[in-house]
Parts: sequence; structure tokens; C-alpha cells
Amino acid sequence: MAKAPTVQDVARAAGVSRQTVSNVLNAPDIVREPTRERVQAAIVELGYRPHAAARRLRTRRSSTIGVRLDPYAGGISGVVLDRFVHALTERAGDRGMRVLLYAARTPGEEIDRIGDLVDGGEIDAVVLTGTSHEDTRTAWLQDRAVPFVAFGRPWRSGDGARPAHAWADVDGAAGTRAATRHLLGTAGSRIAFLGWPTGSGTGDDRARGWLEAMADAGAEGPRWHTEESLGLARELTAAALAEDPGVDGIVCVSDSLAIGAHLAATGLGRPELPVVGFDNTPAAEALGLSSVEQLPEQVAAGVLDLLMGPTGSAVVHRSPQDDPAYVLVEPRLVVRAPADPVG
Amino acid sequence: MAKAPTVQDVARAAGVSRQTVSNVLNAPDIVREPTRERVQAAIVELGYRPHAAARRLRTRRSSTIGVRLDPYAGGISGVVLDRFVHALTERAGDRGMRVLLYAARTPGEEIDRIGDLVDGGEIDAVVLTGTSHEDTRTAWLQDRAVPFVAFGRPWRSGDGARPAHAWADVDGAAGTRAATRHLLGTAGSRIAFLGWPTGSGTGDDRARGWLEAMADAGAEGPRWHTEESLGLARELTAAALAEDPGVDGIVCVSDSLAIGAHLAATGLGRPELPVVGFDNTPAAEALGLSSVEQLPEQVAAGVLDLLMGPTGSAVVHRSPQDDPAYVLVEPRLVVRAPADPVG
DNA sequence: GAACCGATTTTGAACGATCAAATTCTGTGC
DNA sequence: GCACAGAATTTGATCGTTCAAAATCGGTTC
Repeated sequence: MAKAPTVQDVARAAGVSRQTVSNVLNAPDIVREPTRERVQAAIVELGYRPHAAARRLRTRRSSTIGVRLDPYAGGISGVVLDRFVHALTERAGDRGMRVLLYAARTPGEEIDRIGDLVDGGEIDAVVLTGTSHEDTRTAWLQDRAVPFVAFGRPWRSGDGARPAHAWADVDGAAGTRAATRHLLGTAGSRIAFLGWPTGSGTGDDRARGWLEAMADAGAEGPRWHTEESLGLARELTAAALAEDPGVDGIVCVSDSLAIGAHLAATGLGRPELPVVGFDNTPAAEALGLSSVEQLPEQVAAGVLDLLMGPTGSAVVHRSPQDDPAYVLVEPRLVVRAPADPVG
Repeated sequence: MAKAPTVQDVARAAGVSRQTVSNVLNAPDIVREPTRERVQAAIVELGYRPHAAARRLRTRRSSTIGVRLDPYAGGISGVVLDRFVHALTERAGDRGMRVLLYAARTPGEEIDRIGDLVDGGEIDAVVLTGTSHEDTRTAWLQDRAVPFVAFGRPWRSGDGARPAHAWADVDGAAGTRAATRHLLGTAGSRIAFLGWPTGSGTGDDRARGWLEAMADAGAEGPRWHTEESLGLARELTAAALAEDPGVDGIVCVSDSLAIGAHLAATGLGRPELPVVGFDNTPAAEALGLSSVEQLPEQVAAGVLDLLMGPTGSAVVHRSPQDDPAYVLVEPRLVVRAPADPVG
């Protein structure tokens, strides 16, 4: 296996200088047609590939984005994060960018990691996942002027001391609003909401969609809360439905809770009670439950636009006084008829 | 923000030469104690971080491993792959390695991607996921002498023309064997197996564990097959159980099928019929089903050992005539009692 | 005290690309 | 035919690190 060819080799083969080869690669429009063709032929013939490290060293750009792969769902469910990272990798590749993973157990550790990677010139930007109230990471990144975009809204307590940062997220309220309207139009007016305990940004956002749709329609329905647990959801729903049999449908904050609710309804002899979940997981599909599907692919596209501009091929530094840019993706309601009941 | 310090700056601050600083970083043992301390102090004081690109350029090593993140489960289920990639990132980091993602829709495209990354000096090695019969990727990697390890066995058709490659995998047969023995010991002797259609390496491997355990015990039980679908599993199991009510327990090739089987049994008024799944997904946990848990963290550790040796901090090139090294991780049976029935 | 050896440290060169500035073309106007 | 402007191309320097070889240091030996 011969040594890999360099710009110099290509230049020699094409009878031009190093820099012209470089220009053909990076600014083709300033090279005259015949020259460009000769160089391109030489590139193909020699099988030349630019050496990334040399380019990085000279340009001080790594064309790489860092992402932390969550070990456990931290606000963003496993499948959603998976699809997001995959889409991000794919679209980043189309724009000449790479995605580098890093691991961290705590926000502090994550900051250390990012510091290493940024100072070492390994990444140009970061995509944060699972943002929370008073996130220490965002402040640090802003102070260090590291370009970043968060997947998830800044659930800030409205102090406004810090300038907002760029983010992309799924419009949870729009999802539950659509789900609620669907049930109002097809099942009846008494639609319940089964959510997480208040306080989580994501959960409250989804609850809001139900609230608004109910208010718009002048309808009323009970609101139940429980932890993210199929078993708990089942017990809670069974009790609540027994007490309040007039419920015509249930909008749930997640598929797990929806499955719990569905099992409870089935157990009470009401397998046809419409239940809508959130995330459109394979389990919901298998049981024939309707669900709100997030579209992480679109979030990924939004993240890249925020990071690189609508068409750019390099990370853009945005100044703090820029408008807080964001992208809010509207999810899609997947309507299904429940499979034949168990009991 | 001042320019980042270089080895030169550190050298000046510590009153030594560039190379000595480099030695402190890469071969501390050849530097005299007092000198080393002085240099280390200067590193800390200046907040020096080596510039990765420069190092890569000089050493021709990127200390980076490429991994393709599957969009959909291709033989390896989503959660398992997730945990695997996460563990890989974490352990690679401990060894001074990074994990770079790449996207590809087809094996051919994947080969192109890997070619770009390897020739560009962006990655030193590749971890393949979802290997299949007659995998075109492995041959290409071997020809190009790109170090790689597969997560998943080479399900080769025994031609032996190609030297085997390194791989790490979960011992599916051991998992179903344990599950079968558990049911034989606690439920009865007529244990059924619910698997995928024969022909998939993974599925056949898991079936083998059941077969062997049954043969060892001199027991007999029916063997059913269906696609990976909860709904199909439920229908099939319902029909089969109605016809063959003597079944004492069911070992399943996946959690989805196990849940289908459990729902079928519950529907027939036998909610307590022991069913064991595979993958230990949250759904199985929620329903209180026993399941075989893969340990992708151990697979990740095995992959790194195969790639870098038991303690090394750089990728080791192995020659084709080396023994085909592999790591087979024994999964763990998680025993649960089913939650109270639905019907 | 000179010669010598191994351990430690320093110096010069190189990795392969792009930037910035200098140079050479090309075509136009008079 | 000559000066000139803009386009196209080339040249020299540089990014920050490590390799390879040369130089220096410290301690023994005779």
C-alpha cells in the first residue's frame, strides 16, 4: 500500500501548484475551467483525499460537532434521541460536518469534556441535549463563546439576566392540542389528561396543549398526574375511571402512561376507550394506540440551521445580542384504532 | 480571550525545551522528577491543552473510532445499540480515544464513508454493527487493512476462504439456555419456544439454547415461529395454547414476542403462565415479565480490548494470520413475577 | 583528571494543508 | 505596440506537534 497522495502529488500530476489544487477543492469558482478539469482528473486518478488533520491545523476548524449521548432518557426519550442523533449525523455529513460523541455523568464532568474538546480543537460547536432549569452548561458555553444549540427549550425562571441561547424543540403543546381536538371531534367532550407531576418543562408544555384545546371547545375533563411508570398509570387510571366513568377519552403525556391507561380501561371492560400517547413508540404501534409522533429529523435540521445558517458549510459564531433564534417543530398525530382487546 | 498556549509557551514558562514538554505528556518516565514537576506546574498554570490536529498530523494517528449509528434496529435492538455506543464512548474516553459517528444507508455507502474517514486520517479503526451473511464490509476492511471489530458474529457460510475477523457478541444461546433451565426448574417440563423464522443467525442461536437445555433435561416442548411483531405473536400463541394447553412456560426470542405471548395467555385466563423475553426492555419490566438482559457494556469493553489490547492506548493492527479473536458475553437472566393480570 | 557510558535534554526537520502576498497571464483600450 | 486592470496562478510562510539525531549532563572507572 503506497503512501497516500498529497496536494503536492496532485499538483505535480496536473502540472499546477499546490495552491491551485487547494483552490479547486475549496474555491472552485476562482479556477479556470480547463485547469480545474485537469486537477480534478488528477485527483480521481491518484485517489487523493485531503488529510483532515493538516487542514484542521491550518484553518483552525475541525468541522466537527460534539454531542453527548445520554445513557438514560434525560427528558428526551431513547428512541427520539436516537433518531435525532442519527438525523444530525446524516445532515451534518451532507454539510461537510462530522459528529463526535462524548460521555459524561454529570453537568460538571460534561463541562470538563467540552473544554478538552474545544481547546484541543476537536470540535467547533456543541449540541446540548436534555436541558433543565438553571442549566450550568449553557452559561459556561456562553462565557467561553463556544457555539451551541440546545435540543430542548431553556426552561428558565424568567430572570432574564442571561441572554437567551439558540434552541430547537418539538412543540409538545401543539401535539397534545391536536390529540385533544381529535378526541373532541370523534369521541366526546369529556377528555381527560394523564400527565407527569407538574414542574417538568416538557410535561407542563404538553399539559398546556390539552388545556387550551379544552378551553377553546368549552369542554371539561379531569386531569391526573403520576410518575413515568406504566404500572402506576394503570392503577391510577383504573381508580379514576371507576370513580368518573363519564370520561370519553384520555390524552397522555407519554406512551408508557398511555399503555397503562389503555390496560386499565381494558380491565374495566372498556377496551375501545380512545387513548392517545406521546412519542409513537413501537409498543404503542403494536397495541394500536394513537400517538403523537415527534419528528426529531426536523429538529436536527433546525439545529444545523441555527448552527451554520440555512446554507453554510461552517459553524457561525453568533453574538449574544443577536435575537434568540429558535426552531419549534410541530409534531404529527398518528391515529390508530386499538387492536382487539385482551380480556 | 488570549490565544491558546502551545508547547512552546509551556516550555518557556518552565525553562525547558518543546520536546521535554512533549515528553512529559507522552513519556513521563524518561523525564527527571524535578523537571517533570516544573513542566506540569507550567501546564496547569497556563491551562495548556495539546492541539489534537497538530498531534494527529505528526503522529498519523487520530485516536478516533468510527461507528455507524443504525437508524433502525438492524439485528441489534435499539436500546442495546444505544447502551453499547454509550459504553463504548465512555470506555474509549478512558483510554484516550474518541468515537466519531457516520451515517450510511447501504453497505456500499458505508464503505465509501469509511474510506473517506480512514484516508482523511479521521479514524484509526471501525466498529461494525449489524453484521450479516456475506458481509461486503468486512472483506473490504480486511483488504484495506483497516483495523475493525464487529459487534455481532460473522455468520459465515463456512467457506473459510476469508480469514475470520475479530468480533464481540452476546451469547444468545447461553441466555435462552438459562431461561429454559429456570422454567424447567420452576414451572414444569413442557417449555415452548417462540422464535423468529429460521435463517437469522441471532434467532437460530437463541433457539439453540432452548433446544440444548431441553435435550439436557430430556424434556420436550413445541417450537413456534413468527415475525418480530407483538400482534402476530399474540395471535399465534393464542391459537397454539388453545390447541396445546399442556405448555408450562414459554421462552421467547424477544420481549415483543414475549409480551404478545403474555397477552395471549392472559386472554386465555392463564395470566400466571411464565413467559421469558429477551432484551429486558422497559416494557417487559413494566409488565413484570422475566427477560434475558444483554450486557452491551461488556461487549463494548470486549470490543476495545480486541482493538487496543487489554491495556493499550492505541489501536493495534492485527495480522490476518492471527487467531480469530473474539469475546462472547454471557447475558443475565432477570427473573420477575408478572404484575396482576389485566382481564 | 581524562575517558567513557547511559540518562536526560535540546535542536532541526517534517507532517499536509491553507493563508497572504507576489507573480504571471489575458484581454482591453488607445 | 504598450500600458494597464483584473483574473489566474505560484511562492513562501505557517499552524502545533512529535520524530530522529545531536548535544549535554552526571556519575564511574582507571
